[in-house]
Amino acid sequence: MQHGARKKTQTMADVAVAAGVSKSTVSRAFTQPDRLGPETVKRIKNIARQLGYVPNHTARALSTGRHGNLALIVSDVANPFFPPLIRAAQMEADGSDFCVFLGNSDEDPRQEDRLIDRFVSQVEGLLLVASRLTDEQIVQHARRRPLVLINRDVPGIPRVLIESATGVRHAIEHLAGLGHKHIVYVNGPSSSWANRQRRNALKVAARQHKLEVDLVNAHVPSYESGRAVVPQILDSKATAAVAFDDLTAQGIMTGMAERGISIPRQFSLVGCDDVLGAATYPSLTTVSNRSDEAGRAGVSLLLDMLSGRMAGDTRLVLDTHLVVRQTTAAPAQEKPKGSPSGQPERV
Amino acid sequence: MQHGARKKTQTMADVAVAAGVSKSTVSRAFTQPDRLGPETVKRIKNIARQLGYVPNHTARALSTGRHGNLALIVSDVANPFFPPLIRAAQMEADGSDFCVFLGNSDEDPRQEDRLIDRFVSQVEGLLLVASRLTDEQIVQHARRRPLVLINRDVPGIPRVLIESATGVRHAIEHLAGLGHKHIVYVNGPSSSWANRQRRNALKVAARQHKLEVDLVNAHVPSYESGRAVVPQILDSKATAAVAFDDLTAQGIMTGMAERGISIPRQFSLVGCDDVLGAATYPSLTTVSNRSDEAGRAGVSLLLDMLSGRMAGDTRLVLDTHLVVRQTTAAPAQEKPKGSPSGQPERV
DNA sequence: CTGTTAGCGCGTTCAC
DNA sequence: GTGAACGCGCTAACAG
Repeated sequence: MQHGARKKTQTMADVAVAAGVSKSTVSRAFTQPDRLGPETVKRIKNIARQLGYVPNHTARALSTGRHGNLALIVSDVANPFFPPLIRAAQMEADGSDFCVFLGNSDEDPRQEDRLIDRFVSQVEGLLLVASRLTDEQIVQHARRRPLVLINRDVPGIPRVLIESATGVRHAIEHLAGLGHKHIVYVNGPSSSWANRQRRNALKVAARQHKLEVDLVNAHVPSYESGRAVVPQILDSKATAAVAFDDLTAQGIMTGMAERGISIPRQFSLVGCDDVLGAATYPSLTTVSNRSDEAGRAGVSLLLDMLSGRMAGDTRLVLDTHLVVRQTTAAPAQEKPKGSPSGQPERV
Repeated sequence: MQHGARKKTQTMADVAVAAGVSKSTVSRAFTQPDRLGPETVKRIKNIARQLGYVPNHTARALSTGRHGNLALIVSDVANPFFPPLIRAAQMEADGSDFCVFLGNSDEDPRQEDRLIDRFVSQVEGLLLVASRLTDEQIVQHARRRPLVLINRDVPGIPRVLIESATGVRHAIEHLAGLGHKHIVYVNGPSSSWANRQRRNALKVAARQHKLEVDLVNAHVPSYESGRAVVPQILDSKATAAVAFDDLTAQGIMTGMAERGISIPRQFSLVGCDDVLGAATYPSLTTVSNRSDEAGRAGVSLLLDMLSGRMAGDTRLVLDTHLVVRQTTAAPAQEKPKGSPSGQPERV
């Protein structure tokens, strides 16, 4: 047989004639088998399989309004924070026979909006992770389709929040306990709920422990941003830094190493999200993350909404803790900057 | 306003009456603006936007047979090999206004098959990455829909292959050049095309360089598998190992460290796929990977097929190279096991 | 240039 | 229990 020869798609009508019944009967055989002769159902299903008939998802959706699809939109698929979340969401949806569209907003609100428009007419619900849209935009979209947020806190919209505040607080206590007096927080994206949350928690905790706090902006959470921001960190008198996420922290480690500054001997560093495991050297002290649970819970919430089992203002909070590894220590006696001491420092 | 009050979805008909034209005209305003009065188009589009009208993707698909969707199925979303590929594929599709379904087969052929059945009636094309299906199954699916393979070589099916063989060959030369005589290859999944390719390339190159090769099986490419397989590696007399992928290699590094074996002083290690960057310590020597390019190319190929611009037996090969970092060195003089020798060797 | 008509494949009233 | 007719929202022939 010639390649490229595509098999004609079988329809309900084909099955109907082959079985000597009407289309309605075939339809019922698949959707309401109990309202049909058990013998008929078996016969029809058999013939259908023989013919290689697969129900047309699209036609069914048009007719019923149920697509059995949902959309998952994240800001950056390649950011290691997301894959576990995506995976969990995907598999949770799968368990209920839902298909999931994946969208990558690339940190751009307009792109995110475009994607939603493209998806909205073929999904039953939307799952937005770390959305960069405004509250108003989100509310608008939520009026069109059931909508669940992950790591974004908009009153009235069902949401799953990873409470990194807890972990950040512990990080501050940890640093204060080691003797640090002055730290810097490296901001992530300004429109990020997670970033605001972390920064605020950090400020509050720092005040309690009488730590001085400087702020520095990385904007985009990435290795490169972290590396680029090192000079600003060093300009402050801080002896430790908490970074928006692990990627940024990893970049900072590299930047520090390039300047011959040893972590944690001369400078302490804490990341966030625990996406790197113990892969860095020294292994990174960081705040735990439960993104897979968040993904699973988000989808579960959405499915509940779709089946009407849900109402009101759900707000699911997953808390976190500090994972102490090897990038934090007591501050050096000397200033971190100009110390060309003769000790062999690892890069 | 009560929450949960969903806004009624606007249809073409609504726009039509509001604009005082027929549905067809509205339709054309969106699909063939040039066949309409430029004034009319503008007016209609305005009204549409005002009403919050969004074309119904599903209805359009049913009518035209064009869904504007494609399915991307991978074996494990959370494996760091895939996210860049997924991201690139997603954005490439996005550029042509295609939506992409993401499927996670979880390394299970039956699950992969189920996913395809679920997707097939609502996509125009399928993109299978590292498929675990049999050749026959793949050919069957390809008869129903345009289908592109990534890292799977089935004659007659368009495919994009990351030729890690090149890089593996260089790895062997590199190890041989350092003086290694006996190495082990740590297998990945047995149904993986990439694994067979790497193992074969390794064997051939090893023979040329007169290296002895032992095989060890990790089956699942993961950190844990790598760690678990360390005892077997040490049972051989090998002085170096090439692992199926970086994850496995990272696990091996941990396992070695736990046994007090220093890499690369007492044992050399090469990974594959370069997904960890320089994040490990010591930073991992590995074979480069171009998964993002593969993703982009795969989608591009698929889109070409859909627009009829393509025929025949496309086979796109992306080659790779060795990235030498710090986990390879000359073999120790003594046996790798019990040697507290004092030599400070850095690469 | 624009309106009319007829489906796309399926679920769902209604009758029988 | 089962069949016939209508409509989901849109595009693709045809007119005009």
